[in-house]
Amino acid sequence: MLAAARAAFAERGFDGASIRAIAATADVDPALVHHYFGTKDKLFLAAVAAPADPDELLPEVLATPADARGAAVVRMVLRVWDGPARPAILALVRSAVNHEWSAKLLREFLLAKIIRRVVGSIDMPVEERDVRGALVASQLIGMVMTRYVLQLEPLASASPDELVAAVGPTVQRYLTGDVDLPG
Amino acid sequence: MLAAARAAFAERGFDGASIRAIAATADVDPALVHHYFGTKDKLFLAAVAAPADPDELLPEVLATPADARGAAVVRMVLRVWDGPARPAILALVRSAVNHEWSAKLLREFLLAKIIRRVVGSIDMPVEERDVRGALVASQLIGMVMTRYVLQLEPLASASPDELVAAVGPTVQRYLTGDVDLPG
DNA sequence: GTCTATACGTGGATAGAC
DNA sequence: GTCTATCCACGTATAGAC
Repeated sequence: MLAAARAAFAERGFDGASIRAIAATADVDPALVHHYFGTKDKLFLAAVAAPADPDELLPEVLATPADARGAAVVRMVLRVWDGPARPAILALVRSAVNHEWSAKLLREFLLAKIIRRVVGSIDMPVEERDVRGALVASQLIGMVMTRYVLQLEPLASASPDELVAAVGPTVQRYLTGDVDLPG
Repeated sequence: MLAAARAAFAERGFDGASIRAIAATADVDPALVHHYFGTKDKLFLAAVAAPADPDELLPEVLATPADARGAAVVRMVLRVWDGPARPAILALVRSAVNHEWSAKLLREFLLAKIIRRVVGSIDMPVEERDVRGALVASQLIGMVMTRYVLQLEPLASASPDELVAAVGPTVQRYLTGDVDLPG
């Protein structure tokens, strides 16, 4: 049932997905959804919050040498997106674009769970952490949007290895390279 | 009146923006909107299609030397987004995330009007054009999403010059640099 | 041309029977 | 716990008076 919700939110966005349709795909009564989750917001949160924990993949990334961290991060992102968690994250991204509260959710998730920990694992001046982290995020978000949301070819059909080879160096530069930093 | 529509679409997305609200902000009758534009889709197209012509800024970019093209592209993008066209593009982006037909619109706009012409102005093997173009798009889209949609700090508050300095080199590498290319 | 009134559908949410 | 029935708000779109 959460699976149906995730799929619907991922496919049609928060507004487009109706509780009725979700209930129909899950072969249950619409009233049941309310009974279990209360409001639509809560259902959404339950649907996206579950698989949003990257704690299993991050250690692997942090175990790579610092000068290969860029490629490792890109590979992790692709692995998550090409795995079973895609509907949940896609749903989160889709609604983050149209709802501020959801954008805040994604923002803080990115910051606390990903960016801080990736850049935090690398030795650099404190004042550079946030900027480098945001730059990394910009390239990763762009890659994800282009490949999975906008589906712009040939990026959409490229293999993970090819993508890692192409955008890994960019992330690496943002992490440890020579960057003209704001501020 | 188109201005009100643009603002509403940009702020609340295609679904969230109601013709009633648009008409209210524009101080006209909702029925008038239908009378002029017919359906909501047509109104949307009219609102976003107008300022979507970058023909004025592109020549300036193409006039820069090839090894400074990356920075020039980034600067152009920022200039457009920080200018009066922002609501229109923001509206297009917002709805492109949730509606396939709108995504297609944005995709083809990017391809035909921007990417093809920027990479087309640089001497490179034909089979590299699409890939390099898509990579450029991925970084630009990411920058825009991070800064204007997600509003992740400190990128959201950085000055254009700072951004050009930081992400310009990335775009430059995608355009003319040494990249491990898919395919 | 401009506005009033309204049809028509949809979707979230609730009450209450079983 | 599960489902039927229904309420209510909102949004698109149209018909028709002025």
